[in-house]
Formats: sequence, structure tokens, C-alpha cells
Amino acid sequence: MSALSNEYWKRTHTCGELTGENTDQEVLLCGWVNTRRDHGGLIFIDLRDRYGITQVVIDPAQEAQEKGNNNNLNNPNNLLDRGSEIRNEFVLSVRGVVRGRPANMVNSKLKTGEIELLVKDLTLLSRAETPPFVVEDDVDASETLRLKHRYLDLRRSTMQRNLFVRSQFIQITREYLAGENFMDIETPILFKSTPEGARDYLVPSRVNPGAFYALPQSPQILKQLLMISGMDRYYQIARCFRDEDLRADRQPEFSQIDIELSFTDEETIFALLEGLMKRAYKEILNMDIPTPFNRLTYKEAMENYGVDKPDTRFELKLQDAGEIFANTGFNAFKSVLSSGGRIKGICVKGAAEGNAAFSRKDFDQYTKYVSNFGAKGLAWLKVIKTGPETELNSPIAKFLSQKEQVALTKTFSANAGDVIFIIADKDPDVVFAGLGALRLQIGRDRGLIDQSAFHFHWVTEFPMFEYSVEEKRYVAKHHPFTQPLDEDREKFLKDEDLPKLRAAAYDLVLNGHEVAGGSLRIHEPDIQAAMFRALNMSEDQIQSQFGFFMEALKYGTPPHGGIAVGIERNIMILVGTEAIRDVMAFPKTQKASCLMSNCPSVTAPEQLAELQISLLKQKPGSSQRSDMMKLKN
RNA sequence: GGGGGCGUAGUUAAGUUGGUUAUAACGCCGGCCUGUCACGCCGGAGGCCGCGGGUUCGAGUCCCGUCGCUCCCGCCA
Repeated sequence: MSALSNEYWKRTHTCGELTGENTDQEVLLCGWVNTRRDHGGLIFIDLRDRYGITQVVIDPAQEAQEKGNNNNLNNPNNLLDRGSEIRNEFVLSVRGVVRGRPANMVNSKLKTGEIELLVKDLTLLSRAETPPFVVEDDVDASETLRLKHRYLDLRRSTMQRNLFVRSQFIQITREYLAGENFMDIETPILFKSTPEGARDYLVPSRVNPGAFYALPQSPQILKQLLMISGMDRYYQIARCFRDEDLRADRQPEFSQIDIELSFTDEETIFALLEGLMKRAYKEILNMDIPTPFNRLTYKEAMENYGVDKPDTRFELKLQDAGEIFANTGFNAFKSVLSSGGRIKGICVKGAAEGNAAFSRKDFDQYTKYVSNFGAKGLAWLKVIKTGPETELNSPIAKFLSQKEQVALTKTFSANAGDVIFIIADKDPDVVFAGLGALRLQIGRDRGLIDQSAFHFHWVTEFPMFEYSVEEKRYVAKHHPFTQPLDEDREKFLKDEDLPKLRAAAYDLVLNGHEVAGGSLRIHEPDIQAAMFRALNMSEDQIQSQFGFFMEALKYGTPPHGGIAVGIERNIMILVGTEAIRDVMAFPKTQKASCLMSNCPSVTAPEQLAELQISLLKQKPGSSQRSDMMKLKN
């Protein structure tokens, strides 16, 4: 069989654009067979491409009536024969005439539903085996199968839309930042490992045996060096790599809009991002996002929501009950307070009585749920109406004085029918984490979250340091190039009160997700040196890991700062999906493997030898062994 | 590293206290059909019940192990 001429795929239109205005035009469409409805002497084919679906009709009787204007009309029977051979996902070239549909046959579900294409010639460009799942919008297949045949999954309109929105978002970003004088500069993917932070992906160097590059966790140092170079305003759509465990919103490689500016301050950066988001939401969703965004300090976020990335689409804020129990006789609470712990809670409206009431089982499940976050218990108190008064109904009620019960009701603004949940723990982080997670869970369970809302806000004044139990030292909460807040600079230089110092670091939070994070950077060499010392790094470590950077700082560094916007998380929320896998073309599974290509895979011994790498003996049953088994089959 | 959920035709699921030949829908194959758009009607094929062990007269079902997918904790500056 000779090759087809490319005349067959010189499309005049896409499958999403023909309307009544094109009636009687002769057109050529190309696409995939979405469905075929064979009526014997009449065949309907829904032809699909990225732009939409157009109904194509093989109707020899109609065709015969319309003799005249075409000189290479096929034998009608031949057309029907070919039509009946067609199966889902075949690739077709269809030449035909656009026909308006009678009013009662218009399909209002299709953009092109007021017309159809009467086939004059139909050519099979490519056959397809029966796909492992039916390619349709409401896909009826497990994610495992979808990932194995990702190229088929990506034919679905939801996936195509997700990737299109992502493309739009990046395009808008480029235009916006170019308009603000930003320069797109690429930085290396093969770079130096910097042990602070996440685990690195390493790449062996063949020409330097035993030495490794690391894939960047972010271009942080490089973009700061660009500021020292006088690039003034830099951005990059930067791929980042982190070898840590995956989550629904975490992949080993992801992209961020990496931004850095010289001679800047927080207000400038906030306004820049607000402008970007406003424009993106307007152009993509035609939605007006109010700016400037609200701001919360880290402390306010923790006290009110228990997390540093609060979902503010619903209330259900945390209240403090520490004062109520300052002199309590209830030993459990008393010991928590005396050892520096916290007692906080939330009040759930209308959850004590009626149809929407929590059952004993619900309480047990929530108790179990908060235990995931370290909470040893969850107290619950139902507010019950007893005549004109209310009283608390709870396993712990008998331990609480009348005064405490009244104060509780008041502090939580609780009415009859409400339920108060309380967590008390010696470790304040457990109280925050437990209640923060409980608040979110109850918000979801009780439908308190407005799914169509987009709530942006800034979280500011993050702590500079947090203590690492594992490493027995303080580590930078953001990263070690972050400047202390001006008010805390003196204390920082005196090395005082490290856990209480605040950084000029900020996150942009959207619907409970951290969608961007940044800081003002240290531009003074002595401050940077003090920072490394605070992190308990020796001079040798500083030299070997960051010597080149310390050197660069000495040659005239402008004050600078920046931010990085997580592209996948933003798009995920924009298109309303739960996993960032849905906004990436070829994502990895939770074990960081690709089901389509089966990577990572075993490397040939020769390839390892060339790199002078030998493998340690594998544990029996390890994934490497099972991979080798797979290869043998 | 730890905890939860899932794994049965091509696909999505059902499968009772362990007991005949493992169901259904969609898809697939064949036939019929000129107005469908979830086309319709008739017929048919299709199973290592993830894998390996164990208990039992008998295992999709119970037990142990293992692999894979997923959600969460730790981790993710």
C-alpha cells in the first residue's frame, strides 16, 4: 500500500468550530472516532480533536439526491462499507459538506450541535486497537490504568482542558512579567548539591568519577547570583526536583514560576503577585479576584486555624480555652497548662441534636482522626437546652465546675445544639495540628466549604528557625538566605531567642494550599555568615557548600527578594481537581515511578561501570529485584 | 519508616455464615436496522478472583507473607 498524500490531512477546520454559518461549505476535518452509531444504511460518527466534537454522517441516500457539485464522489456503497469498518479511536480524514440540522435534531450539548458534516469522502489515516478503557469525559477506569496508558487518558477533554489552562497560565505569566521588565533566564539543571533542605536527586559525573551533580530543588542561589550580576528582575519557569515522599499535591519534579527582584520590598512583591493572579483569573475564568489580598501573620494563622496555610473559605475558627482552666480542678487540663501546653477548641454549630447531629461513632472517628496528628484525646461537649438554661453534656462534664462550663459556652459563643471540641496537650504543635486538621475535616464533612470560592491571602512573619529533633539543632524554616524581620535583627545578631525570631518570609495561600512562597534575602555577607553560624555550620562546611556564594556576596550585592509560585498547585485549584497529577502530562505514582515507561529501571552493569558505580547488595524482595524479574518476562 | 483504604472478565463493580457451572453493566465480536447523539433489537465470546504460602473434605471468601495503586503521619529549607 502506497503512502497517502498529505492532502488528506490538510484540515480546513477543527472539530470544534463549525456552526450554522458554515452551512453548505465543503470542508475537511481530521480527528479520532469518539463514537460510531451504525444504523445500517446510515452511520453517524462523532469525530473528536482537541477543539471539540463534530457529528459526521454517512448517508448514501442523501448523497445520491445531491448529485452535481463534486467530481470525485465515491461509490456510496463503498463509503458505507468503509464506515462500518470504523471503530473507536481510529484516525480519520473526512471531506464533506456542512449541513444545518433541523431544529428537532440539534444537539445542544455540542458546540457544533446545530450542524453536521455530510460525508463525501472518508479516509482512514490510522487504525486503533480497542483501547483498554473508553476514552470519555467521565472516565470509568482506575488511575493505575489511566497512567499506564497516559496518552489515551490525555485524549479526554478534562485532561486536555487542564493542560490548556496550565499553558494559558504560563503564557499570561510570561506576558505579565515581561511587561513588568522581567527577564527570562535559564539556570542549570545540573548543579551543586546543597544539603540544607530536601533530599537531592543526584547525577553521577562520568568525567569526574565519584563526583555528583544534584538536580536543583529550586534555583535559589542561582537567582540570587543573578541579582548580584545586576539582572535586576529575573523570572524563570523552573523545573524543581525533590527526592521526598509524595502526596496528592507533591511530585518529585514540579514547576515553579521563580521570581527575583533587586531593590525591592515585601509590598512590591505582594502587589506584583496580586496583579498576576488578578489577571490570570480574569483571563482564564473571567473572574474578578479582589485585591489586595488579606494578610495574616503566621501567629494569627496558627492561633485561628491551627495551620500556616489556612482554608479561609469557612469560619469554624479555633478558640483559646487556656484562661478558663487557669485554676481548674480537672487534672488532665491542669497538668497540660502547668507544663506549658495549650488548650484550644472549635465549636460546631447545630451538631448536637437533630438530623445533622454527630453520633457516638462520629465522635470516635474524629478522636481517632486527631490521634494521627499526635493528639492523645479529643474532648467533646454537647450544648443541651434544659428549660431556659443550657448545660453541657459530655464525658468530661463532671470534672468541670459550673463556672468553667458557663465560661466555655461563652468563649465559644455556643448555643443550644452546638458541639464544642477541645484538644489539650503539653505540646502546642499537637493542639494546632490536631484542631487544624479536625477543622478542615469537619468543614468537608458538613459541607461548610464554598467549592466555587477562591480565597487568597498572605501569611507573613514566619519564624526564622525551627528546632530539628533529628539533627539536634535549629534549621531555617524557609531557607538559610532569608533575612530576619527588621524588628528582630538586633536579637538575631546577638544570637538571642532564636525560636522566637521572625523572618521576612511570606507565603501566598489559596483555599488551604500554599501556592507561593518567598522572602527578602540576606544581602550582607556578615549577616549571611551569622545565619550559617546560627544553623551550627562550621567554617569548613560553609566554605565547601556555600563558599562560592559567600564570595559572590562580597562584590556588591543589591538588597533583593523574591517568590516562587507553584504552578501545579495553582492550576489544580483553578480547574478544581484534587491531585496535581491531573494537571501534569506524565506524573509519577506515589512510589515515584512511571507506570507507562516503568521507570526508574535497572541500569546495565556496563553503564554503571563507566560511571564507576557499584551497587550495595539488595535486600531480598526489594523493588530492584522485582524489576529485574519484570525485565526477564 | 508508620497508619488507613483498594486489588474479581478488556473496564467498573457485586459476590451472604467458607459449599453447585463466579454475577451485572459498559466495552468487544457477529447479525438486523435511514435520524442517532449513553442509538435500538437479537445472538456470542471473554476469568491465574494481584502473586506466593497456609488452614480446610472444600477458599474469591479465613490466616501469614509479598507486590502494586491510593490517602494520611513522619519527611517536604
